[in-house]
Amino acid sequence: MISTKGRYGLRVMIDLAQNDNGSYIPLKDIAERQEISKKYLEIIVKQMVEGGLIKGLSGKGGGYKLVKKPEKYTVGEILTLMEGTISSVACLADKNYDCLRRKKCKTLPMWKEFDGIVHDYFYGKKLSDLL
Amino acid sequence: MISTKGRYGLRVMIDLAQNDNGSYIPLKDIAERQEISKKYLEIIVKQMVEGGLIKGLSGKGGGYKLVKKPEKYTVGEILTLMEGTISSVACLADKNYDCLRRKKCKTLPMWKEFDGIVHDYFYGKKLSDLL
DNA sequence: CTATTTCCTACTATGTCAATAGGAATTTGT
DNA sequence: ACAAATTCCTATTGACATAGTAGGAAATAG
Repeated sequence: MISTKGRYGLRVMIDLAQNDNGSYIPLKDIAERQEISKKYLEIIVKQMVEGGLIKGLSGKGGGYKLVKKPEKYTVGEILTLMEGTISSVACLADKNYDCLRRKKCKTLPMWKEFDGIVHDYFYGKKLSDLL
Repeated sequence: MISTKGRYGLRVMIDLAQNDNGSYIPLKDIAERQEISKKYLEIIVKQMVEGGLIKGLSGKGGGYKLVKKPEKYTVGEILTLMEGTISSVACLADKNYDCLRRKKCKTLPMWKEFDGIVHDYFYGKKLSDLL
């Protein structure tokens, strides 16, 4: 299940794309348009700045802006950053997860196939497709 | 993310299908084969009995068995019972969820499309496909 | 009547989610 | 230099979910 971080994060990205005028967009404006608490959004955008998805500028006239064009972002990269993983099972989410039943597991191939479908869907979808 | 309830529940179903000999299979045997705590499995199979997926019989010679043939079960119905929902976002998981931004939401169509893909995948997959 | 097995209620530790709170640091315009 | 606007940072909180464990009552077969 995609949490509010992923869902709100995506909406922030859409908002930044839609209101892009070259300068920085204050979080206050985004929060009002999106009807999401600015305080909570601070956590979300911070994570997006750290992940290199957007950049922020402090001070008057500051705010946030995209670092590349909307068609260069995939929904997959945004969700992966916000959620940590988009894998559907713990066995696949973490590469260090070593399950002793890995070889004989009857369900693993299905989870792998499903994860592939999910990955293809979200990494095939561009931010620009959502505007 | 599919929890242990969904993953273990599916493995119990597979175990029941693989070891079906017409009589009831004790949970103790399933727990040993699957290397899952019997105590924890009790919670899981109880939910499956209540959901009508399997039936249980108390007492000596008791245990659990499938109520229909493996090819008649879909992975989707098993996961939905164990997880409550297989929807990927809260907005779609609960029919009573009324989001005021529903009409103008730029992301909802994507979540709907994705949910459709997930639904089709899991409801198209049969328990017998995992044996 | 004993052994086996499900069925039932309760409890618990840990972690995640979804925020809120308060203020420090930064930057621009005057 | 100073005020206003804004990001950046740390800490805290309440509610809920996850992943179990514990102990025993009820049912059933031989």
